[in-house]
Amino acid sequence: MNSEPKPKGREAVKLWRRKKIIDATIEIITRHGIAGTTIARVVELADVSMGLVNVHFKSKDALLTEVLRQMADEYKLHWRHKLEVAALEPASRLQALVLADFDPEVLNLKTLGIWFAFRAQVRARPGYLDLVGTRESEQIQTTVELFRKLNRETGLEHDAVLLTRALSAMLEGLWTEYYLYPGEFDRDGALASVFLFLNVLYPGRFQGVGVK
Amino acid sequence: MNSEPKPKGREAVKLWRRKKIIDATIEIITRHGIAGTTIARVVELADVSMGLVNVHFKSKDALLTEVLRQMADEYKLHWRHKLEVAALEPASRLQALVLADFDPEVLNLKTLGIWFAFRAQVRARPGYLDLVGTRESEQIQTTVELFRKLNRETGLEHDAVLLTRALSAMLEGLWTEYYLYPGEFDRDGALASVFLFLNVLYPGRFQGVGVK
Amino acid sequence: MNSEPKPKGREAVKLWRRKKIIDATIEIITRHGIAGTTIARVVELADVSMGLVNVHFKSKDALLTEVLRQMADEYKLHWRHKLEVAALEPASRLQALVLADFDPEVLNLKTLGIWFAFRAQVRARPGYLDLVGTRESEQIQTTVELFRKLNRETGLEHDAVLLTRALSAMLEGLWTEYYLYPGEFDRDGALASVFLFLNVLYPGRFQGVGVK
Amino acid sequence: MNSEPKPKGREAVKLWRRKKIIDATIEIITRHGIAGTTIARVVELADVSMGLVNVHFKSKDALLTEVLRQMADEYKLHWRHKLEVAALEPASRLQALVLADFDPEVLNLKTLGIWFAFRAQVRARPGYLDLVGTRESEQIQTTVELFRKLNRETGLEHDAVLLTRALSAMLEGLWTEYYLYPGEFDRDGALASVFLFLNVLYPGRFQGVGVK
DNA sequence: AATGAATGAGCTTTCATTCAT
DNA sequence: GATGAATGAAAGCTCATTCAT
Repeated sequence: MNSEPKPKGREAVKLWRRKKIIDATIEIITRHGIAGTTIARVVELADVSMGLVNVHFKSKDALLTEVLRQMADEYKLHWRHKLEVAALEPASRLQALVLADFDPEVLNLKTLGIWFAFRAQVRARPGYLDLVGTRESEQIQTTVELFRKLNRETGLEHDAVLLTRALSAMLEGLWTEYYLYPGEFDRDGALASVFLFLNVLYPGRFQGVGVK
Repeated sequence: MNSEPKPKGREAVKLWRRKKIIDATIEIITRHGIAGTTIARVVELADVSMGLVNVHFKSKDALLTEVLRQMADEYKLHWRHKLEVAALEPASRLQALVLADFDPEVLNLKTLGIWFAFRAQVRARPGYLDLVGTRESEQIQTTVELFRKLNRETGLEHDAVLLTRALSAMLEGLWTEYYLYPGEFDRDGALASVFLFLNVLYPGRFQGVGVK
Repeated sequence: MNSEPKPKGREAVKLWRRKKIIDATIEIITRHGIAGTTIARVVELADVSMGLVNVHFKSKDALLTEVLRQMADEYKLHWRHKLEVAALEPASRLQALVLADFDPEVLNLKTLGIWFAFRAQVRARPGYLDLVGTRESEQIQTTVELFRKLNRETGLEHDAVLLTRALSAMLEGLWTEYYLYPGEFDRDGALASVFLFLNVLYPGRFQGVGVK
Repeated sequence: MNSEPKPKGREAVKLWRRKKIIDATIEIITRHGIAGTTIARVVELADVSMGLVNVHFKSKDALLTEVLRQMADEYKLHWRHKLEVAALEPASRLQALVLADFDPEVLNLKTLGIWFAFRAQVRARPGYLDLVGTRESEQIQTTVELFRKLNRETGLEHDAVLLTRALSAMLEGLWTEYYLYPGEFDRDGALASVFLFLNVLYPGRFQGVGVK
């Protein structure tokens, strides 16, 4: 655990400990799954006392939900940021969206471990659904718009909704591949698959990107 | 639980009860996830005694593995069968493979519930990996071959391995979509997405299939 | 398990199976202790069905008691026989009694395993006491008489009751030694210890016996 | 259960409860044997919650081993102390060793109950052997030395090793007698037996000790 | 007479949560 | 605010016993 040094000030220490608990929880879920995530393991890794979890979070459940919410927020901020700094042409923006999903900040064992762990709980706890959904609707909407713009630019008439669905599914599927076989996963090859698809759809628009 | 009537004969009753336990386990995993799957819940649903699980299966763990193995076997048999009864042209065979993954026998809440539940355990129990992998290698190999044949037939030179990866990911992603939003999932639209992709790659070869 | 061949005749087979259960029980108690003696283990070793134990013996408890009773009977018959075939002089008879306790028919892992296993249950089940006592009163009485005769013969005036107690205790203690360290136990040395004691008491009467 | 009053102070209460569990375990083993020793019985007698056993001791097994180890330690400390405060002549020291084994602190129902209970497990759990052996080697060695000194003093040439073995066995056997018949056991008579033996070996050296 | 599938009470152990310090 | 000893419900598992075959 790479923990930051203990800060000074009462409130600061409190927040610092809270963060330690959340980070430890993420690590433990990644290693042992949700079923294997016990308060005892979390507090040992976070190096805090047993009772502190129930001081900061009302219950174990609340802690888990908090962890998930944080993950979801980070993901959202991440792709939005990547979009902000991207160029204005639709192809560049779409490319940015795709690349965002393969950025190590997102595509790493911890993030995906949490993601898949909570997804497995969706049927039992429908409340999680909003947080673990396949790409939130804002992102979907953005993608549809980009395909529409691409159509307009190129004069092609692909069904933007269907394309969005296909692209989202592909990204989702490649995440799954990474989650299951993190050791063998080949990021460039995965990107090549995606851009092969986009290149065939809009010839020339994604040339040279993601080519192995 | 829609249970078959109690059969006659000692051995038959034994097998019938064994099956009741497996079916109940599947149902409980689907409803409550693996973490929420307790022997107590299983035996109540199966309407057998607590001890029977350990009579038929050595342990709870063995029961879960058995359930998963059975699921994996059924999936394999299913797509092989669909391939056997398909026509000989590569496009038809590929189409059969895709359709197989959307057949209600595979794409249903129980099957996918089990699938995703066990996947979430992969990091904690690596032994599961072989049974929950994204499409087994035999299926992958078959798909690569079909793309190669399509290339030969059409004179196109798409990278068969990349295409296979893209297709597999898309199917995987659409399963995820179904798993998360079973109520809203639109099977025809999903198929349309896939065949839009294939049609763009091999124009005319998948015409009229999966079109909404 | 060295089992005799299956005999013919309904009643004979019944008794044969009954014996197989008892022999298996002895073996299992020796190996696993009473706590580790389960019906499942017994029937597996005896190669009979689960239910048969409760057919032949009312309960597991009754089986254990039966095993112990049999052991106690065999022990009694054994020393009585050794006494019968011994010469008439008191020293020879006493010597016979001592040697009887070191005869492999008595001093072996199975017999002592059972003995000590049941003794450990005495507080919990006082009923066992009569069967596992340190040397039954008949044997004690016989020994006291022999010491008295030896006194009369030799003109010595040792307290026969105290001597009997001392001798019994020594034999008991040597059994304990054998039970705890069967591999290292040295039968001749043990006998030498006992006869050293007797020789000092009655000089010349046990000369050359048990000398290492 | 004669329990000491609840002390004050967090750590003190913790130790007090820990001790209550150990004491209760000893009592339960004495009453019901190891097979009949359940956590439920122990915690009821100790008047603590079920989970506390696994808080203080990792498992039931660890608790039992702890109890046994403690018993063994106390025994060792006891005879060493008795030897320390004894006079220097070999006869006095030997006498002290014998008397130590009949001291109520050692020769009582609880201590012997534990002793015999664990011995019955030796075949099934060889690890216990070191803790339940018949007199540890240090004690054996001490005894051999004392007999040698007695030989030197008296000019006699008894085999010191054989004598040690005989004496140890006798003490062991008398313990067995006490364990089986605690109500009828006559401590003075038992001592008289032992010293009769020693007196015959070394006339005059143990005069007047243990005489009824 | 003999079987062995099935039962269910009772076992040890785990672990989220509480609360006196 | 933070601690961690203690709780006790609930878990998986064992196994003597029953009884339809």
